[in-house]
Amino acid sequence: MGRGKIEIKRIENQSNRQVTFSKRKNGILKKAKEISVLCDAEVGVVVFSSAGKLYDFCSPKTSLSRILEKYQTNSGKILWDEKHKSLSAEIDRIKKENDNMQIELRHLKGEDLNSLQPKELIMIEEALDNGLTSLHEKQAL
Amino acid sequence: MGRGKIEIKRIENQSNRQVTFSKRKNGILKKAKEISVLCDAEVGVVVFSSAGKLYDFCSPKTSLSRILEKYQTNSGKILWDEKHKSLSAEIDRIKKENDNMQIELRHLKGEDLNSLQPKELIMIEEALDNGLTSLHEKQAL
DNA sequence: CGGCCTATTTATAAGCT
DNA sequence: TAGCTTATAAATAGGCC
Repeated sequence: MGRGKIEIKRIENQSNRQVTFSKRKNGILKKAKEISVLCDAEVGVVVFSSAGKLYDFCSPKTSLSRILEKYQTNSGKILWDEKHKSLSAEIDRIKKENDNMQIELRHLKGEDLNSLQPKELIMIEEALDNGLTSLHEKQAL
Repeated sequence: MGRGKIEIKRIENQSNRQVTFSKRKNGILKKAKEISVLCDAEVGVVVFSSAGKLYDFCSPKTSLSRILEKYQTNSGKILWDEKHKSLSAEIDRIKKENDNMQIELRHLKGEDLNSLQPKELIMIEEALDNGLTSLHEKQAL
């Protein structure tokens, strides 16, 4: 769309590349705005120049955040950042800890003992005896 | 860019709107690809049709995830705030559950009994007795 | 840089199948 | 509904300031 036709491959001349980026970046943001208005579509665009400068567009009445949330639900792809991963990992870790305690509690309450080995039963018995002993000492005071 | 000029406002005819969406969506994705190649730019585009169908583009050699990470760093805007909050809330909830179980376990093991009321001590004693009873029944089999 | 200009290339609106 | 066509509107390459 210009004085000459260009091939779609990296523009080697740094200056031309910058100029073309600037023009086309504006073009894309404009197109994004147009389709969102014309077609009632939700659009999110994020562009970084090769120099690392950021430009973005998001359709009115929503937010990039909401669009991306929808993207994840819809595509099944996960966009989480590192923080999310670490939070998710922590949840997994705590839940596991939780499960283990749950099991230990049940055992101490005499539940779910069927799958245990005699040795394990003895350890539980000792724990219960110790508990009772400590308790009685406390009650004696 | 067509047989007639159109105003940039919502296309009321549902059928025309769908057709225009389809054409322009392709146009934007093409433009996004072109600028990423021509100008060595990182581009991410997410589009939802008004019917909720998803289309997206991401420049080669990166990922939406990485682009968004960069977006957050660069813009200072937090995209995942809501998600973070809900994950953090879940962690808090589980941790509290965790703490309660921790305390119950300690009590059953005869620890940290100082602050308890006689009534509570009796409940623990009953729990321990019940546990032992169940255990002995199991061991007797 | 960021605009302006304008010859050309592209995108696309409307129509047709 | 999805393509294909074509007249026309828009985008933009290359210049210039």
